[in-house]
Amino acid sequence: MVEISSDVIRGYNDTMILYILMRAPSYGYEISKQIKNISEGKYVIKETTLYSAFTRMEKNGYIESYVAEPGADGNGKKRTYYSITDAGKEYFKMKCEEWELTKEVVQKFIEK
Amino acid sequence: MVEISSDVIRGYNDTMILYILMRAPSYGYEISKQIKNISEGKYVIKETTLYSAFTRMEKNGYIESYVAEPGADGNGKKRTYYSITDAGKEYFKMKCEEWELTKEVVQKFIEK
DNA sequence: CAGATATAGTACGACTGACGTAGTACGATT
DNA sequence: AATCGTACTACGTCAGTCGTACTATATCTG
Repeated sequence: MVEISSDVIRGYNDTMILYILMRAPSYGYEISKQIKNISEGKYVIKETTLYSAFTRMEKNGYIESYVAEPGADGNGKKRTYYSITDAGKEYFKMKCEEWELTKEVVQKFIEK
Repeated sequence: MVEISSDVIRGYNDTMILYILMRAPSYGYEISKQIKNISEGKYVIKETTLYSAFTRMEKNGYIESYVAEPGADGNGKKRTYYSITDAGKEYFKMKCEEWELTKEVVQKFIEK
């Protein structure tokens, strides 16, 4: 069974997170479940990877956070929600273009 | 102009090098030119990245090296040639499968 | 009602691959 | 004679990922 290694996925974690935040603001635990679902169980992001990505992207201005107190919207635990900024949307768009280019290039070095 | 970042290409450099060595033994400078050519100028591997990949992959048993003295085959300078081992061929095959999986997964998080 | 499981994180350090910078040395070209 | 191309090597830095561990509340199950 082939698995996706961290060196290979490196550089796409941010893109996956932003893809989800393009749809709606969300929080860590939820995002990790969505990544698993969207990838049909083929990729599960590590907790530490996810939360360090939040820190990094917030620092870079790609996302913003706010804390939702328990019970505020029917949930039981305090959560930190993240939403994508305009700069984040730009960055996401750029990452998508970069992916198309990378795909094209790498494909030339692959044998089936 | 979009460029391929090092975080995105990380994990594919080895694959590209092995792809070339699957065809014939070669050496650093030649391989770097081939990568540029095959990718149609869209990707140029850094020297240090290339040579550190050689060290790593030789240590892992994926490639073997031998030194060709100057003049031995019509060339002017001493070169270190690398050839792919059986383990390297296995590794390359595995990397190709991993790529197909990665492509499938990442594509789900991309918007055009 | 107690214990397990799910939820929702934080902290810290280690590792690895990529890269910047620099330097060596020889051959070919202008 | 000087510059450019060839063919590397050495060394240190950086960023992103991951292993391990820990906290703490909520919800489910027997």
